[in-house]
Parts: sequence; C-alpha cells; structure tokens
Amino acid sequence: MTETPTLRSIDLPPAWEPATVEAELYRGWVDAGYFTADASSDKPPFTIVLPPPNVTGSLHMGHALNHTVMDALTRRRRMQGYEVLWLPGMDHAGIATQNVVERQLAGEGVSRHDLGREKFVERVWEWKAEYGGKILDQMKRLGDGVDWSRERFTMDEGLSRAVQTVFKRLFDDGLIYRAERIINWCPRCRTALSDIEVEHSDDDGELVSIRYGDGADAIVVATTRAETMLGDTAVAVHPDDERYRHLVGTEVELPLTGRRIPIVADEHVDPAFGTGAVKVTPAHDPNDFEIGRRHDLPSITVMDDSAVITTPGPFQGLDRFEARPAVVAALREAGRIVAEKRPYVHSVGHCSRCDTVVEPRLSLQWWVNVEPLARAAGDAVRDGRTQVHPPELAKRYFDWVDNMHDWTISRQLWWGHRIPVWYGPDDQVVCVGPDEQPPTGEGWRQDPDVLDTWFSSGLWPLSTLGWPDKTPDLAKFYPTSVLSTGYDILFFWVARMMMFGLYAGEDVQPFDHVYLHGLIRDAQGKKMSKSRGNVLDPLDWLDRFGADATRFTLARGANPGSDMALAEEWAAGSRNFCTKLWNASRFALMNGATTATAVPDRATLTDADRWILDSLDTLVSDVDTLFDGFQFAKLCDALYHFTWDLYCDWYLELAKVQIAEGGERADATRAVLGHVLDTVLRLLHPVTPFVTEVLWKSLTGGESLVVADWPKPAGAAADAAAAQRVEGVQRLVTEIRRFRADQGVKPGQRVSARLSGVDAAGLSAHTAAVTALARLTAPGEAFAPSAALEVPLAGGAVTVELDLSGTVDVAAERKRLGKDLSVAEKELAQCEAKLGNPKFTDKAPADVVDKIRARRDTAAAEITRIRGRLDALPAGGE
RNA sequence: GGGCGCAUAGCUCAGCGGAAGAGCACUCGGUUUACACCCGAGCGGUCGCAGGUUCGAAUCCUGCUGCGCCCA
Repeated sequence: MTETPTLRSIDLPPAWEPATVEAELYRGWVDAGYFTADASSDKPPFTIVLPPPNVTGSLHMGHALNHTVMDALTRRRRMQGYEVLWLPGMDHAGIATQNVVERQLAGEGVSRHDLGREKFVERVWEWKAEYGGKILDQMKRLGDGVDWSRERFTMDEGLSRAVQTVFKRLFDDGLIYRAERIINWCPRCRTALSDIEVEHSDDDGELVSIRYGDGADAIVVATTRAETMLGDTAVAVHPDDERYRHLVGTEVELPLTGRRIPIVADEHVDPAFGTGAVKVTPAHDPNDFEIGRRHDLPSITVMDDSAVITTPGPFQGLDRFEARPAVVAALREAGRIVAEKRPYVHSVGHCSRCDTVVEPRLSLQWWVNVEPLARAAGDAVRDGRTQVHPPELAKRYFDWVDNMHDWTISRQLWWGHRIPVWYGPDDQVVCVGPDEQPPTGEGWRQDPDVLDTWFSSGLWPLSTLGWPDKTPDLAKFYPTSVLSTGYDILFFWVARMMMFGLYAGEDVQPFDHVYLHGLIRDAQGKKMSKSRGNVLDPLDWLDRFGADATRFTLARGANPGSDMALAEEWAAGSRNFCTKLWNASRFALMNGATTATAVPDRATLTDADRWILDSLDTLVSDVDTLFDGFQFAKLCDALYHFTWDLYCDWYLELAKVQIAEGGERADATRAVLGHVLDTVLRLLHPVTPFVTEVLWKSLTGGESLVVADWPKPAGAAADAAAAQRVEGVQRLVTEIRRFRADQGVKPGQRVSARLSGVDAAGLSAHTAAVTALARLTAPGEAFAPSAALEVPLAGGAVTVELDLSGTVDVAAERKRLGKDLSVAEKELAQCEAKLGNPKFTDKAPADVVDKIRARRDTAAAEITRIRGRLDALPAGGE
C-alpha cells in the first residue's frame, strides 16, 4: 500500500545564489591544481592556446562567448581523460598600449620624447603592472579553467626570443626585406599600418575637377584629395584614348606651383572613369606610385608624418584638412576649377586603433614576403591537416591567404619588439640572432622601429610552449587541438598563426581545428556599439544572473556560422534554467535520490524508469556528437529540453508516484533519480560549471565534477514498448488536463473519474500515475459522471468519465471537438488527394505510401469517433 | 566595383526533398506539499516575391527584391 513519502532535510540552500559561491568555487579549483597541465602525463593531450587578448582590454561579450566555448571544450576533454592545457596570456598591443600611456603622460604635460625611449618603455611596464590585464581577473569570474602557471605575455623574455629567432630565420631565408613603398600611415599614431589595420567606410567628401594647362592643351583631372596636387609629377591617360593621344609626351603647367609635368600614357588608367585623365602623385597614392615607377617619375612628398603640408609656399604648415579647402580656393581664384561635387561619397580608410583617416605615404619599411608562407598556410587547410569549422568559412580563408599582399611589419613605435637589425657606418645591414652580439663600434646603430604586434602573436602557439627550445611542453602539447575565435579575426589570428606556425614549426600545423564563432549583436540583430548605446556588458550579467546563466546564454546562441542576437531576457531565461535545475535537484535529494546504490536490473524497473534511462542514453550520445561538431546551440537545447521537459515535467512527477509506493520500488526510483541527475550534471558541467558542481557534490559526495568522468552511453537496447506506454500516459494526462481547462476546472481541484479501456491500451500499471498527474480521484459511492472524453491511443481508446458535480460547458466541448474534427478532416483530405494520384502511388517509395495510408486510416477513424462524440452531446449550449 | 551570406510565428533562431519547430513575448487558469526565476492549458506561420525541376519543395535550380558582411 502507499505510504506518505517523507521529505528528507538536505544541506542545499533553498535558492541558487551564484554571487555568493562562484568566486570561492573557482579558487578551490585553481588551488586543487585541476587546471594545471602535466607535460609528463601519459594521457592524450588536448591543447588550446587562448588567442591573447589585448593588455589594455577588458572583457566584452565577444570574449565571453569565445571563452565559454574554449572552457566548455577543455572541461569536457578533461572529464574524458585528456591531459588538458588551456594556456592564457595577453599580447602587448603596440599601438593601443603606447596610446594609453602617451595619454597618461599628456595629462602630466610631458611627451614620450621628453622622457626618451628607455624611460618611456619603463613607464609602459609600470602601467602594465598597475592597470594592464584587467581581463585576466574577469576571466576568473567567468570560470575559465586556464593553467595560470603557464600564463604568458608577448613581451616576456622567452617570447621575445622566439620573435627574434623567427625574424632572423626569415631574414636569412630572404623572406624579410626593406623597401620604400606607399604604406598606410596613421598621422595621429605616426606609424605605418598593415592592410588589415585599416578599416574602410563610405564617407562624405568632395570631388573637385581641376583643369591643368590651357586652350587646346588643357586636360581636366578629378580628385578627392586636392591638396595632393602639390605633389603631382604627371598626368596619365590611357594609351588608346583618342581624346588625349595628341597630348601624350607633352607637358602641362601644374597650377599653383609653376612646375611643368609630363602627360604619360598608362594601360592602368580607366578611360571610362571621369574625364579619363588622372593626376599622378607617386608619393601619396599606391596606384600613382606604380604609374610613377613605370614611367620613372619623381616622387614629391608634400606632407610630414603628421599630415602637415611641407611644400614651401602659402600652404606650408597647414594640416591636410585645412590645406584641402585652401588649395581648392586658390585653384578657384586661378580659374582652374571646372566642377565641384559635394558631398561626394567615397570609400575612406581609417586607422583601426584611433579612427584617424589614413594617409597613403611613401615610406621605407620592413616587409615580409608572404607568398611562400601564405601558400603553406592555405595548403594545410586544403589537405585537411587543419580543419575549419564551420567548413563554409574555409573559402573565406583561402580567398585571403591566396591573395595576400606582402606584410609591412615595422612600426614607428617604441613599445614592442625592436627590429634586430643594425646599420653600419658603411651602409652595412646586419640582422642579429638571439644569441649573437650586435656589432659595436663607431657608427653602428640599431633600427629604431619595432615589429607589428601580430608578428609576435603569430608565433603564440609555439612561443608560449617554449619554442625555439625543445621543451617538454612543446613536445607534449604542440600542435594545439583547437583555435577558437570569431570569424572576424580569421585574418588576424588564424592566418598569421598558420603562416608562422608552419614556417617555424617545420611544417607542423599550429592547430588541428579552427572553430569560428559568430559575432554578438543586440536583440534586433544590430551591431553593438557605444554610439548606438546597445552594448551589453558581460560583467553586468555575471553580477545579476551569474556565470552559468551568462555562459549558457552565449553557448545556446552559438549556431555555426551565424551571428547571435542577445538581450537580457535571454540571460534571464538561462538563469531560470539554472534555478530549475537547482530545484529539481533539491527535490530529488529530499526524496532520497542517490548514486550510492546502483540502478537495479532493467527487468525490475518500471516503464517510466526505462523510458527516462533510454532517453538519457540518447542524450549522452547526442551531446557527444554535438560537442565533436562544435554545435553548441543544439547541445544546449538538447540538455535544456531533456532537463526541463523530460526529467522535470514528467519523470519527477512519475517518480513521486513510484516513491509513494514505498519499499523496493521507492529504492529503485531513488537510484534512477540519482543516476539520471548525476549524468545530466556531468553533461551540463562544461557549460554551467558552478551550479552543477555544487549540486553534484551534494548528490554524490564526490571531490569535484571538474575531474569526474564524462558519461558514456549505457548501450542497453531501448525499450520501445515502455516508451510507447509512457507516451500513452502523457497523451492521456494531457487530454484530461486539456478537457479540464476547457471546462474551467481549477488546476488544483481533484475530480473524481472513472477510466475504462485502460487494460486494452496496455496502461493498467499506470492508473496511479494518470490519477496523480491529471489530479483525479477514484470514483466513490456517489459517482455521477457528467462528462466524458475519449483518448485514442496505440493499443485502443481510453474513455474517461468525469464527475464535474455541476453544469457542463457543452459549448466549450463542442468547440474543442469541432476544432479536432477540422484538423482530422484536413488531414484526411490531404492523404486522399495523394493516394488518389497514381503518379504518387507509382513513383513514391513504398514506405512513404504506406505511411500516408496509415495516416488516412487514422484520420478517418478520428473523424468517425469525433462525430459520434458530437452527436452524443446534449443539444444547445451555444 | 568584386565576392559571400541571410530572408520561416510579434522577436531571436532551428529545420534544408516526404505530416511547419524551439526559446522569449502574448492570452486564460492556478498558494498542486522541488520550483511563481514556477505549474497547467492555449493563441500565433499562403516558410520574402516570381518562375522552374519533382509524384511531392520551407528544403533543389534560376531570376527579382530587401537586408547584412568581407574585400577593393
């Protein structure tokens, strides 16, 4: 007989309050050494190097997403028995950091030049010690299981040695060279930039058409940068252009300057664009530079490194943006302006660090010949040594590496790795390797420039493991397993690391897999930006919703290849999920759920037990498949669905009934409850480590879920019959609840009911469950059924008679039946239309035809049944 | 200008050749003893438009429109 279950008292607080426990849990994990990798271990390695965040940066949603991904991957592998290394660190962010410190100095009224190079660099180190690396503490709040004992910084001695080593090697291989070319110059940062440090946008400008020469020899050119005309050394036209053929080889006078410049013919001029004639300023435009080279034209630089005009005359000393209208005004006065278009929208390059308009500038810089490096980087993906996820993005990678321009690596900064090249008194150029002495003596000096930050972060997977030394870490953990980053960083991290990794690592790829996640957007799918005011702060979410909810939200939104829209409601939903898990676990524990006793033999278990265990098995293998495929959104959905819809909504309710039976049934149920919960907590742990840790320790008394084993499917053959019976129970309960709701019966109110047809439907063992879940009571002496419903199930229909002890809402019942009827009629019509088409019955596969036939029969039976019900209803009620 | 991607319920997104799905939002009812950060029941979609392939198309092909991104 039944006994009233007594709830145990448990040691879990009534509510999950992440803020009170997360920091302590994290410290415990670190102190226990769970995240410290052992290079001498004989476990298989699993390595991720953190794409080094900027030392000046702080955690934003994009980081939070990427870190969630990396933490989930590494935590699962750790549980699977891998020797996991997740290596953290930062890059020195040359331009950004120098800017920050220069701003600080400006506040004190000094410039870096006042301090001098050595003192300035000291100041940067001081700044770093005091303010740098905020993000590292923020990572702890997220729960990142990184190996803090291996934290690295690109300016550390070992990493600097790696930089010098690879520079020397590239230099000796002839892949580093020095050349004077047009480069992207930021006049505010006063340094060269590489192509990817320039961001293009369509800006309002002006297009001014200027007449050079007079009379029959006049030729009109158009420009958006009128001030550069001061540096013109030619006008170019297409050789086939009839309009100008007679002028080729002649000279015109350049207005305002009085200089005479030639008119040259060049294939690269587009005769259809504008007037078909272009001004040529070799020192200030990349295309013009090429024209100048082909025609041996002089290059005249008209601006200094701050974009201030240096050409002697009325414009000298003006900034380029002051000089532009001044030059136009002077030309207008001289009667030289033919047309002015304002605003003229055109693409303008901006410094990615400070947004200043980039000035193309002739400059002597160091370059990497990327051709062989880029080819190798492409090949490693082409031949599958490195796999890109999602694979669609590989195309974008190829487009980039296969069309890459040589890379400007010198920067006119003081903060960074100084170029290890020395110039001698007789124009000698000596590249100095890490263990070599630089030349000394009169007249020798080192190149003043530093290397692009990407030069050192490109070596990150190798240098952090000790390269160029043959360290145990390098032997154990290289190549790394996964590089995870946003697809917008593909060209920054992935391409650079691939090139350097393959070059320096003797053609071993730096990572086996590249996982590229989408970008974070606001709830409407708009890019987050300070000016829009739609920026969500992960630290705010960590405070208010907890790390698990923040992580779960991000992981749940991570569909491969697509961006994710985020809003606070999403985080609140994840917080609710954590709370649900918490409460379900409390319930299970209060009812004695345990992992101390094994789940009894399947034969002795109930349908509900076998159904939930079989569903769990499916979940375990699904989660594995999804993890292996980097399908984080689906993985989270699967866990959410199982936990909430299957375990909480159905199994826990059915378990209440089983525990109420007492005896062995109750004990078996406690074991199943405990086992399923244990497994779910393990599966959830990589994404939501904190809440699962607390619950799991309470359930199992184990040391830590961080080092617990990852679940494997039990592998028992699924009991389809049990699943079908449980589905029958669910269907029956749902139909009764639906009927009750239609009839306006309060959810909590018990209704006495008589069930018939239960045995035939195979549900005789489940009447207690149906009675409990549908809130029914057994029919008593005075049972007077006033309403009835019929639920068709696999084994036959079950009839439920209810004593609603009052008036029955016939209209509601009629409405419901009418709706069900029209659904069935529509279904029948669709099926009959298909089956009546001989092309369908002939050509469609037999199993499809059979399925449609079965559907037709079911629909027809449903129609008959519902019509019968409707006829049996009392008249009226409308 | 070149290339790529996306258009499915009010919102954000799954589904990608054989019965339209989820989360959130919304409506109704609820002190049911784990949980109101909850429970139960609902409402909601000619799957951007126009053609084509197919017995069958949200799903494949073509064109169009509208958004977005990358590169120049």
